[in-house]
Amino acid sequence: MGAVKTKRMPRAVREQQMLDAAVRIFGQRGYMAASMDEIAELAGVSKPLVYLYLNSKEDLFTACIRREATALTAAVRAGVRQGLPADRQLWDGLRAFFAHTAEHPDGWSVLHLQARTHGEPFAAEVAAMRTEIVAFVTRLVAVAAREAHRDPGLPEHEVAGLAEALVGAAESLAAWANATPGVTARQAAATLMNFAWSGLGDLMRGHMWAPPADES
Amino acid sequence: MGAVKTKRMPRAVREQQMLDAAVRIFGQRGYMAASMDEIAELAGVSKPLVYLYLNSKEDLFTACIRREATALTAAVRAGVRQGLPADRQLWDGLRAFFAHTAEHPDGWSVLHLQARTHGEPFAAEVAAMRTEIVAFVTRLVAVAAREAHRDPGLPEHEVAGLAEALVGAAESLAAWANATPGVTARQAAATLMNFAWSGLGDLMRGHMWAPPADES
Amino acid sequence: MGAVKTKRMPRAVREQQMLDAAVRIFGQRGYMAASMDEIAELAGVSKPLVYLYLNSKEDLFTACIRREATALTAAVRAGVRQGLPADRQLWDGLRAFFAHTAEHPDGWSVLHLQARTHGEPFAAEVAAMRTEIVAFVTRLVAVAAREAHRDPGLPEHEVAGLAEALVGAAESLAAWANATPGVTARQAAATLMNFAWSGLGDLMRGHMWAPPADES
Amino acid sequence: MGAVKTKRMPRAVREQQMLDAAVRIFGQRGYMAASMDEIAELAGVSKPLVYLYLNSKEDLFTACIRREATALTAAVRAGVRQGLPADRQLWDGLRAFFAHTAEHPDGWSVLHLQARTHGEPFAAEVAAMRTEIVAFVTRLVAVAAREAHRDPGLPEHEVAGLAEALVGAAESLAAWANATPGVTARQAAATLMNFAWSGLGDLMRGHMWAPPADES
DNA sequence: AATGAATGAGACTTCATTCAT
DNA sequence: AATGAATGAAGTCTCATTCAT
Repeated sequence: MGAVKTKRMPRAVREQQMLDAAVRIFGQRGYMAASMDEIAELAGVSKPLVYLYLNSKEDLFTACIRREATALTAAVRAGVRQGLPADRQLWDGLRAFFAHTAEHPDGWSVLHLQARTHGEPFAAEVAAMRTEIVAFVTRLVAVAAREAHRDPGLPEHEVAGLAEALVGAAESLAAWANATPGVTARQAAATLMNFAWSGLGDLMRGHMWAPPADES
Repeated sequence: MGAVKTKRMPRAVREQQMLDAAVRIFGQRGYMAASMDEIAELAGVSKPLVYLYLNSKEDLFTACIRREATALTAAVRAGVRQGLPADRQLWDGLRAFFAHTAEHPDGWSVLHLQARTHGEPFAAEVAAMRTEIVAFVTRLVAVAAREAHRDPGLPEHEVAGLAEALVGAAESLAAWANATPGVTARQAAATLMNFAWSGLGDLMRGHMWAPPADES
Repeated sequence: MGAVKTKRMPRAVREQQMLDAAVRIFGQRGYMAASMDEIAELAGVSKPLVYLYLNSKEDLFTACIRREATALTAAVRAGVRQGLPADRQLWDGLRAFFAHTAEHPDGWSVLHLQARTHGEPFAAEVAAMRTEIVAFVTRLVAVAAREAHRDPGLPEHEVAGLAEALVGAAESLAAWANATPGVTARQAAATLMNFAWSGLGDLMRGHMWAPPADES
Repeated sequence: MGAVKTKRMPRAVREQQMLDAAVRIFGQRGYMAASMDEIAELAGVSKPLVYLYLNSKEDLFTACIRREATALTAAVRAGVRQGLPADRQLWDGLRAFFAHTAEHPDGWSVLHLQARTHGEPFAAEVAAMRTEIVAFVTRLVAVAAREAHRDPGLPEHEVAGLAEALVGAAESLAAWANATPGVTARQAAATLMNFAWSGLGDLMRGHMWAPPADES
């Protein structure tokens, strides 16, 4: 079963097949446990061809990260339409995010788990994607604050912190939804939206929770 | 020269030294990249002794997970006093959680990253700990609901998702606080508490955010 | 961009380009370390073409040896004019030899180092050249002997040994002159000539150095 | 045939067995063509043990060079007694040199051919040995000049050049003697001694050969 | 005349694990 | 209680070589 062993394909096509296989293996086994043998076999080619096209295990992994990161940010961007109210934009973005991670669980595993588990060549690659998504959320939170006519209700770094928290929560939830049978991506998105939007709304209305004074 | 070679220690002590070393190496390198050689050297013993006491790499890793999970749940339990108001209990629990993980980063890495990145023998081990923490949060939510004279009304898996989101948000915030000058870890924790508590409170008061009706 | 890709050249020309590239790579990297990939790239052609024209790595190396050996003996022959006194012929021959090897260091490396370092297919190829050079020196010695009105009296293998010693001495001197400021290559050649000619002359006049009698 | 598979030997012994095998394989096949598999098999151990003790192919090769170089210089030093006339010292040194290289042809191949054929980590290792031998010969030539009461007959750099030439000649002759059946080490030594001593004697008596004036 | 696509075989190296003391 | 000596298995990567156009 699997890929029919079609021969003599143009390079670009073969490269994509290899990346498909690599994402799957890396996502399931992890970077170290993945073997180039297995990847090559799943791609339906011989190992030397993988090396010819993608240089090394490290480069192959980097290429996977880059491709998956690009695809994910593109999916989120495509899911959102500017001009709509902030909560609607957030909801659309979250849905796109969770839908994409649910459809590409191995890709998300590569980005969220595997790339972070290993050293510097890879972490930086993911950081770029994350920065972009955080910036998107930050903008949304700011818009929401403006819509609530509460400038300058939230100091700038508070907004940034909330965006970070939101993205982190989404990332974790996506992995959890993928790993937990019976939880659909949409449910996870709704839970988060609910949670986040209520919290944000409260904050913007000035209902801050104050830490107790008596601490060691 | 180098580590003083204290010999003939009782077995229990030696085992702890080995686990210390193993947690450190596993936490930093990951399960696959960690080598028994390095662990034995860091523990100051020969490799056969590690095998004599801990059987295999897999068993050693399992022992690490178990020890670190126990330590973490104990720390959280110790940080919370029952009888206080729910928000205070949550705040105390969060503080204990983050204090412990900050003090034992390798242990936390083992639990949160490494154990999840690899197959079934290990994931089950972490599940136990996760269950306990979720139970703690669930209880808090129940307490809060009682305080608000309301039926908690949150299904079990919703609570699990919230716990997951909370941890993800916290990790994100911790990393962000670490990388952003002018933001202390405690401020970040307060932001998180704020965010979470408001959201939870709203949810329990029945203020649910409603997804828009027009969807594909 | 890069090397101009002149296509459709007549076979003879292409072959020379390939041999040029091969001699350079073989001379610098050695037979085993040289890769057909690198040779093809330096020659500006694709690998299959190299195989089409030169069959195999072994055949390619043999062709290199043959070409370089022929060139070297031709250069020496061209540098010497018969009829001149023997010492003048030797001096001219040495100069031609060193001029050629200095101008074609990779070729000389192929002949002198690489070909000897590997087994039988190649050593035989060099032997032919060596035979010719030894014959040249032998003839010179004979001429010198005639000039001195003496029977040369040097057995064949003695001459071969002297030739070997001469080449070794010359190589050593060349490297030394190269590394020592204030010593030109020509001075080194003169020193060698001096050394060699005196020794040869003495030998032919029958002034043999006698090993001491008391030996174990 | 060969090494009986004796097990559990002390490390120092095993290391020597490995070096023995490595020198033989490296000397016969060359650095690149030698395979660690073959070396391990000839040494009668498994490959991992070779790596455990000697780290890498490169380190193993370096260790070979170092051991053989030390052995060779020691043999030459042991063959010479100071206080004897210079020609006697030279003769003894040459005999020791040729005897050693004849008894250890693979070692000599490693030093003379293989180490020079490959890049910088190794060439430096041989250079040290060579420097020591050249210094020894330089001293001898100077002593000979003094004995001939011809100070300052030979300028300093001329002495150095002659020593270089002598050593180079000896090196080449040794390899040639090893590779040529029917030529004993002692014959080679005598030929070189004859050649060199006569030349040196002539030079020191002022009989210099003058290059012809008419050159391009 | 020339090449892009592809691979079988084998190299170096590392690792978890055991044996004998 | 503890270790020096040793290895089978597997991993990444390279290379000479061929096929189909």
